[in-house]
Amino acid sequence: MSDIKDIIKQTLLLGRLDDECIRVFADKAQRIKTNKGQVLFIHEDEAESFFIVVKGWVKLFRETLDGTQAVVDILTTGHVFGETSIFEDGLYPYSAEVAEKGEIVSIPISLLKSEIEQNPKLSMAMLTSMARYRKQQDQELEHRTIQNASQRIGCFLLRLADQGASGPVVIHLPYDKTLVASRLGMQPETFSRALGKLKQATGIYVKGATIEMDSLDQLVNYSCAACSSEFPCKDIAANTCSKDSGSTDSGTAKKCLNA
Amino acid sequence: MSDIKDIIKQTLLLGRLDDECIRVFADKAQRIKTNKGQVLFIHEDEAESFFIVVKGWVKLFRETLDGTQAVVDILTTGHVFGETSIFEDGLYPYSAEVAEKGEIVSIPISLLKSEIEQNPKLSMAMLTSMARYRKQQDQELEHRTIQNASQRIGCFLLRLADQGASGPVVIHLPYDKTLVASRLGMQPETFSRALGKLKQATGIYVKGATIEMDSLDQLVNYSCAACSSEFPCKDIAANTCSKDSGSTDSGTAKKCLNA
DNA sequence: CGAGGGTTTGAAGTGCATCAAATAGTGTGG
DNA sequence: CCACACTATTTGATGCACTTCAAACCCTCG
Repeated sequence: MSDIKDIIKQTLLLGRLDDECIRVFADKAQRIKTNKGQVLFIHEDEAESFFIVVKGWVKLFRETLDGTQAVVDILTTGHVFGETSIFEDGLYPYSAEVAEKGEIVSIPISLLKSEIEQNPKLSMAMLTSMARYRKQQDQELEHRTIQNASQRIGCFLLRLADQGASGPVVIHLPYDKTLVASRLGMQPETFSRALGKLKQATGIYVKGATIEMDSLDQLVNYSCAACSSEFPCKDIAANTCSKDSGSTDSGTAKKCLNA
Repeated sequence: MSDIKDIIKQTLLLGRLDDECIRVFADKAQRIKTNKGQVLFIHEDEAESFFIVVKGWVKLFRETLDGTQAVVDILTTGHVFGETSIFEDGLYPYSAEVAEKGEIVSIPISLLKSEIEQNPKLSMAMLTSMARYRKQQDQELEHRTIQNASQRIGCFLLRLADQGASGPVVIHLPYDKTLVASRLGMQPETFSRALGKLKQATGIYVKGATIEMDSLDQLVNYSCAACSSEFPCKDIAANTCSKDSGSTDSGTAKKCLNA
């Protein structure tokens, strides 16, 4: 069982703080086992905590009165959520539900709020993490506008893949096709059919949640034509703390002790 | 002719800084007249400046190689753009073009970058402004997922209106219908037809760019049903510095000297 | 083995896009 | 002040993409 501190160090938001500061968060943190379907909080609830995913998947979404829902994001290990409530009058800007059982860490939002006002390093980290999120959302919006269902699937697959690879590639869908569909803003049926079309158009091989292909080229041709970014678009694994993190090369917050 | 300092004070990003700090920005700022169609910068250009709209309208967008474009946002007086390039490896994350002639102020991005690392008040302001933008984008994505064309138009109108009004209301479209259409992610033809449908469904009266109705109720009924937010959703006039600004009630950055 | 959820397939409908053309509106020069 | 040129907007006709509803299939797990 990894230490809470190690978990915190995996996040983009808190990972680069000094050990001392991390301990402050770790001390108030709480580990929670999660089960599929469990609702963690509801859109516009008063926010008491923010969370880190340790294991499993968490779905963020909003829904209308009649139950129609729009998936905001689907997160896993190292991702942080609920933290932006401090800029939303203390209310959660979406609902959160466990999509696949696992574990999360909960930390009082009040702590984040007070720390962020005192610790410039933290507010810079929050900026970096919001900037990354923003970039991701901008791209998502663009894709919804410009790409059709099959292209969005192709793009999604490319973002799962190692974009450096030049030979054959195997990709595993990280969660239910139904969930992928909602993540991409389409119906499960549409997903199924669109994947079929993608298969035909690019010659990828699909077996359950596993997808194989001779190279990424076909996919790139098919999907990236309808995108404003050039191919190796190495998608920002939103919110986790990885080697290159697109921070302001300020030198301010550079040490990241991650796995 | 208003002073550059006054213009800066209208922005959410820089409006709350102390006079001294504002002067630092004002000193390096440059006023530029803009004409319709003028391209201010291109997606992924090296960012040298960020901008404030003084007058007129500026369209932010991205486009694919074949010219298909996705409008990111359309900005006017007091709005800031290009500033997030500091978190994007120094590249602009979208293209910017003048949609209606006016004036902008340009400020070296390097100045923002250095100031933001030194001035916690500024980094908090940047956080606030990014949070607000994020909220807006989240909502946009939700609307694209859940609302149909007519509902999106209705919602757009509601956000233009004084949501407190209880009696008759008159709304003016701020720019071309074609531009509104693109802002809402639809074709001009679709916009025209969808507006017709909206007219029928809600009894609003449309004459050119002017829209009148007995009360907002009809519109609220029609559009807000397909939205996760409750009605008086007083949309954050993104990026401008208004009375209530959804900042962390930190007390840190509270004085706003706006018009 | 059977239940239940995930996934696929079929058939039909809806909404938006597209192409083409008419109409309204705006600004210009005569 | 009018006619022309040009642009914005509307309207019509048609097609495609995605959704919806219904049912079958498949797979996993108790």
